[in-house]
Amino acid sequence: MAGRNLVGPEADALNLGAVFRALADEHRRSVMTELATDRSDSERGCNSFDLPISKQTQTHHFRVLREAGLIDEVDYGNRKGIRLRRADIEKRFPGLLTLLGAESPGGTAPR
Amino acid sequence: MAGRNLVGPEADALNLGAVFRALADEHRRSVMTELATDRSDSERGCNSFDLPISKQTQTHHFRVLREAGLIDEVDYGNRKGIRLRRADIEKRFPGLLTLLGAESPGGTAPR
DNA sequence: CTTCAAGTACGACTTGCATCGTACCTGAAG
DNA sequence: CTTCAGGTACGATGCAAGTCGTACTTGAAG
Repeated sequence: MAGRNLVGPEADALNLGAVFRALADEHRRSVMTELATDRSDSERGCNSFDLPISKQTQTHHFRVLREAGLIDEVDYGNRKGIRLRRADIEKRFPGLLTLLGAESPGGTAPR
Repeated sequence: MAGRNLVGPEADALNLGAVFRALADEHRRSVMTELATDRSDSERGCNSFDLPISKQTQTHHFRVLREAGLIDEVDYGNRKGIRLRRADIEKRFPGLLTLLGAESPGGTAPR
């Protein structure tokens, strides 16, 4: 399982309640919307999301997203990588990422 | 607008954040799952869901679902009807009800 | 009318959660 | 080594939300 440094639940163990609770927060949903609309699914830095909250709170939010099984976090010690678990989410909850992408400012269209 | 006694938001005004917040609660999600899997979309009574909570709390939960735009509540004075807003939800968030239905004990298959 | 069940309104309580302050850890650059 | 920025751990705080108790309203049945 390469690239799964900090682990979340397996694909089959994804829980809809935890997913909805994770997506209920505006900041976490904005992160997920951004990830969902980026088709490249490249690893991103934590501070590439421009969240208007302290870094401790950001750590908290990314942890919630990871524990819900929505993202992977790769720990580099003094830097962290974020990657969307697109395949697992699509497999377990098909259409969910489309719903999130439709809420982006640009709409459903890929940029 | 027949059958919309207690009003919620219009179809176009449905908010994904409010919907996720509504579905984050176990009891509300169980109600929505039950409604999503019932293809007849008939009006149901409030106490037909067997929720293990007091009636005051049930009133609260149904209000949250209505204000999120997920159900209609019809007030008969000493009785209340619940109806899923399937068309509006499908129009605004296509696939959401399928996700909920897939979480039911019976799976995706229509009974 | 009275009685009764269903539902609501209001308030209180309690839990959960988002937020941040302080302190500490990590790796890179000097 | 020291310095510094990114990130985490722990605790405290404040607010939102789930829950229920009491009292009230509604409509039907007697």
